[in-house]
Amino acid sequence: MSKNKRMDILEAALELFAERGYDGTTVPTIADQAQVGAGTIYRYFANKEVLVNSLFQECIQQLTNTLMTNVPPAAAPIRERFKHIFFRISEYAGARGQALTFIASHSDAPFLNESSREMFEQFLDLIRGVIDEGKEQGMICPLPSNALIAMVYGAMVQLFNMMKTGALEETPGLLAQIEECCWNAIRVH
Amino acid sequence: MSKNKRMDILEAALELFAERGYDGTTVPTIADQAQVGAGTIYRYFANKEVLVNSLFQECIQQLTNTLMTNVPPAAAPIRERFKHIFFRISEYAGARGQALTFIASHSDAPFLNESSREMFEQFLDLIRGVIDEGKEQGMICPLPSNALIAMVYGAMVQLFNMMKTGALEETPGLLAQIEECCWNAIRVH
Amino acid sequence: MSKNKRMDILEAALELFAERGYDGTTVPTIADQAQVGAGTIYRYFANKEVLVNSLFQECIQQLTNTLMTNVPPAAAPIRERFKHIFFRISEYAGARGQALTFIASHSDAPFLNESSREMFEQFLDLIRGVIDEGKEQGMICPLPSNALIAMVYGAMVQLFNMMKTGALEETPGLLAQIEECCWNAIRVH
Amino acid sequence: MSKNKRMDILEAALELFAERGYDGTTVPTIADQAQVGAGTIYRYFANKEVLVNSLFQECIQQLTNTLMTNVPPAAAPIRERFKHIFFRISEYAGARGQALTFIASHSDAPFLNESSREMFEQFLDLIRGVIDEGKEQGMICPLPSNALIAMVYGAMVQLFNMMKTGALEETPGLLAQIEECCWNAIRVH
DNA sequence: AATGAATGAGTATTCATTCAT
DNA sequence: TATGAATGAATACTCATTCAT
Repeated sequence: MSKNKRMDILEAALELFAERGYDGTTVPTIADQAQVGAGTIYRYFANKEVLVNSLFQECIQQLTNTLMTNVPPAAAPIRERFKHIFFRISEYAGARGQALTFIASHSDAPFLNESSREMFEQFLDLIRGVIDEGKEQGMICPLPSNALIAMVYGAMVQLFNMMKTGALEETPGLLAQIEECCWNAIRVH
Repeated sequence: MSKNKRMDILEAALELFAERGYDGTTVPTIADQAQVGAGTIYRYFANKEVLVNSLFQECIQQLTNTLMTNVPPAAAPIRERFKHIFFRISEYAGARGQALTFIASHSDAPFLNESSREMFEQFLDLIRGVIDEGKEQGMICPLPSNALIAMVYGAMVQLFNMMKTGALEETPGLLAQIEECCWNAIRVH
Repeated sequence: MSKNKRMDILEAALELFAERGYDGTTVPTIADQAQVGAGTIYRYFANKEVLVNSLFQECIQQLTNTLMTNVPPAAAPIRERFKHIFFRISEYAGARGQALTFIASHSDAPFLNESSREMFEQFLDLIRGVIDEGKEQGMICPLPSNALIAMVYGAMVQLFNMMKTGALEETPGLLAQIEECCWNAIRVH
Repeated sequence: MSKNKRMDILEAALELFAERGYDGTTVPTIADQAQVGAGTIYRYFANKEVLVNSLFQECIQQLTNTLMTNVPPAAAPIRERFKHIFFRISEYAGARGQALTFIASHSDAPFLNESSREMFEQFLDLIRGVIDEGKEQGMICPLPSNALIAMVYGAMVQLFNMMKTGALEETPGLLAQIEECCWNAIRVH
């Protein structure tokens, strides 16, 4: 028996939402997966929408926290700061099951509330910060930040997605090489 | 009044599936958007699942057709062949409303049938072909093809998504620069 | 097969609400009684609350219409005007199954909307009009109008309720005698 | 902290049942109002139905007891015996919150058991006794007893209901005048 | 061929009741 | 004895699909 049913529910929802999407997942299915009664879910979340938003925000929070751990000093080389972002996101993707897939496939969803959208933007801002600084230093291409973010974030999402599904095997050194690729995509040549 | 109701239905479904996803879209909503009766949809598609699969396959087919137009000769430089892929996909993304978003957000969906999955793989194979050739020629990084595809494809999906939502404005020359970036991501330095 | 499913649903709801009350009646039960599918109810009424309010307002409207038929001239003797009210309500109670019971048992319900409450007040105002006029003419006791209404209306509701349940048999002449009693209750002696 | 949780529960249930009805009241709501845990209710009452029946019977018992207090001798004038009934019921309505409203709105409910129905009939019999005696003495109209009871009881229920909701203000002397009206309704003229 | 009203299986949510603490 | 978290059956409501017109 689990100590914390709220966490069981969130964990079950994460897995199912990542696999079938919010609308493709029924509440009883979540309850089954979490090994709780259907009614129990409503003791912790007012309704299904509150549940996704809670989950989304919790995931973004964890990802943000991960990104804020062992942050290189602001004076550190952009290259190093970029590496930090890449490997921290990668670390989170590895640590928390399907969280990145869930975030990526739901971050535009119409049922996300203002708060969820804001937190997601704040997460992107962490990447934007490094990219903007890199542009100022002339290290990163002078393209719109959103374009640069899209490339790096889009690549990473697709990559970790493939690793989860098994389409891509994580071998030693692969991540470092991919990080190099992502950096090459946006750096000034 | 439209000549071809089947196309009206597919067009309506494309827009709605891209925005709200398959499970978040009701058949009557598609009918409304297509300006046909709900029952009419079932004259053209046996059920909702057949509809998505038809739409998915039609989109992939169009995208594939676009990719097969004005193909550079197999002997052409890899750089040129990569450009062709990038700009053809880009062309398709611009031409057909939300098609790329729809494809990207549904290509892992559990309701896609064998045929749909196969066609999607064949589409990826077109990219894989150039990448593998590039690797053989020593022009492209010797990483797993799926990793390279993920980066290029993931970046493009995210990019065109942002352009649709307005988060990124398409200015003259931007596309060419982004293409350069994508190439830089995977080329040997 | 019925021409008008909306009416079937209202009729079924009337009977069930009168017998078991709004909260004691399930929507599927109404559907069964009306011989329609459960979903059909929602084609005609947005939800259960809209259904009760529609029914309530329709009943009040019919009752009001009945009260407005063959109205004695304003100059007619109060006694005659009182009789008109009594016998019209009585007529309605006899004509429309459980309508009066339904109205009486739901007119204070928390789910009635503003419009329903207003219409009920307007119905009471029809009684109030005669009573106030009677008080001015010195024919009816100088008590608060609401007290006089309560007595007459309360007595009638209880009476017709008993007739529906069979606790009181309607014999020739009985109604006229009861009307006399009600009049005696409020007239000046 | 209360001495008697059972009474707290009954008191809470009385108020809520009177306001929203049995089916419109949830057990946890009763528990909240009574300031006890939801489970506690089941220590005192086997289930919700047993709870209403207990409450109903308790109320009827109290009302009956009130009616049996200071009863005029059987030989007393009918007028006096009628007054006793009216003022005792009135006294009870004033003393015990919403008891009369609760009784009136639930006395036909399908969930009342045989015993509850019997006790309610016994209560009505107390009124019937005076009315029948009055009819024999030629003081009260020779109408079916149920009709006479309906008028008097129906009027009183409506009256006290209005007083509770504030639609009718209780002023000195008003009750006596209303009693007179009720008597006038059924007496021989 | 086209429609949209009708259906009922399926989904989100509530609530009487239980039971571990 | 008292609690309130947990349950799952029951309820309101939705939606893919059918079919009479």
